[in-house]
Amino acid sequence: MENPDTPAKSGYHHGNLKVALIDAADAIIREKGVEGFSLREAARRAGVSIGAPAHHFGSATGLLTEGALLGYDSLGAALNAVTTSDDAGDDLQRLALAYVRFALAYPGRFRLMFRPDLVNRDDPRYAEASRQALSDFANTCMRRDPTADPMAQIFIVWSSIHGIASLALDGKAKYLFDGITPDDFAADILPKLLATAWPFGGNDPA
Amino acid sequence: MENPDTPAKSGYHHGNLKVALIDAADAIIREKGVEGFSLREAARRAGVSIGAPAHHFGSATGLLTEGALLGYDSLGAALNAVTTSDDAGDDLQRLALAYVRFALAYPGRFRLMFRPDLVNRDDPRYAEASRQALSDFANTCMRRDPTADPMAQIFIVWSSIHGIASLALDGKAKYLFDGITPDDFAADILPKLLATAWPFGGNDPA
DNA sequence: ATCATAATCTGAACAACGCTAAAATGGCAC
DNA sequence: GTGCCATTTTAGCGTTGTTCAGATTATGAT
Repeated sequence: MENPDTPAKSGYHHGNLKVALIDAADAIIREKGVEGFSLREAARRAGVSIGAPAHHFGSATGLLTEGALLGYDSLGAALNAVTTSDDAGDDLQRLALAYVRFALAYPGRFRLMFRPDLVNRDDPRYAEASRQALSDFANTCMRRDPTADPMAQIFIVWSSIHGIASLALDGKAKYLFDGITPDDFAADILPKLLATAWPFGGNDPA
Repeated sequence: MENPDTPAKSGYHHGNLKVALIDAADAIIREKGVEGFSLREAARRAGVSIGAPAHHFGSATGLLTEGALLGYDSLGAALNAVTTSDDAGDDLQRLALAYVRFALAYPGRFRLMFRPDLVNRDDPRYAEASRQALSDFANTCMRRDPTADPMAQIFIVWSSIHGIASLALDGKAKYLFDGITPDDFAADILPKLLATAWPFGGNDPA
């Protein structure tokens, strides 16, 4: 997960501070969650003074925005990795599974991606990264039901998946399926849920 | 929204500080969002010193937990207020509309309710408040399809609604239905969406 | 009524945070 | 070599949550 092309911090100038800070931020968020992040600790981990990040990112939001972009990239990659078939309903089911599993595997990244107060959404790369991450997803939706209004369909299906991921991540599943762990949920409950109760898995939407 | 039984702060002892602080917290969150909240400002607004809240709530989390409970109460009230019929699908649709509109009308409260880092979820009142708020909702789900696995059905439907609310609140709808405002979304787009594309609105789930 | 005890609130302290601006440093083009 | 300029440091400001000793008031027993 770390960036390999690090020309070693030699003396005063770090040489690769920008990516080093992004890596540090990602690591902190992975270890301690979004709330555990601080700009000062990122600087500390990169072996640099507390004022250094400001030059590259302006503010904490600037650095976290990079983290969110990284999150969208990895989500997009996770969705790209699902095997496709000629049954769009099955594909959608697998995409949903991958989406939720991503959220449970990288809770910090996932939460960061949807925290408007922590990321700069005016950054044009943000809209692009978001669009790109969900492209497979949007395509499969339209492949499943070409007659439906595309935006409405995508929004509804995405909402459903995103809701499952959010509630599962917040441990709400634990209340309903009592005492279940996130791992069990992702491995056992969720696939069954998507196969039976989820209304977007079948081939024919009508 | 304010608690009426305030016996006026006379001198050293406030007399009703606990509810005054909860009111202040709720007001701050309404005005500036969850991120704009600070324990010190709540104390300031209640006209009390910065150390006072600790006695009643222990920590900032303690006070915010009260805010979240208040949020669940008001969400439950909003859901209780929807008119019911003998068509469970229609009822579910109205409940969904109310849920999303609540999120858009009280974004601060809604966000707080689902911020595990800010509320103490070990508080037994939390689980109870959550259960109570969604009871109408769970009942209508089971009325709509008594044959389905209750927990699975409730989780899936709740997820869908919660996902819509979350994405709408985060402004994601703006990307898909471009340039739409939250008010327009709640008033125009959302009802149509629920009536047409939403799979849980119809009477017969099969 | 008096008084001890418990509840409540103050005020100062501490460590950590984000942000800013002036200074220091060193790589790089010329 | 010599400036220029990006980069990094350092110091400082204002803010935050938490803790704690002490001040103040309410309460309840005698």
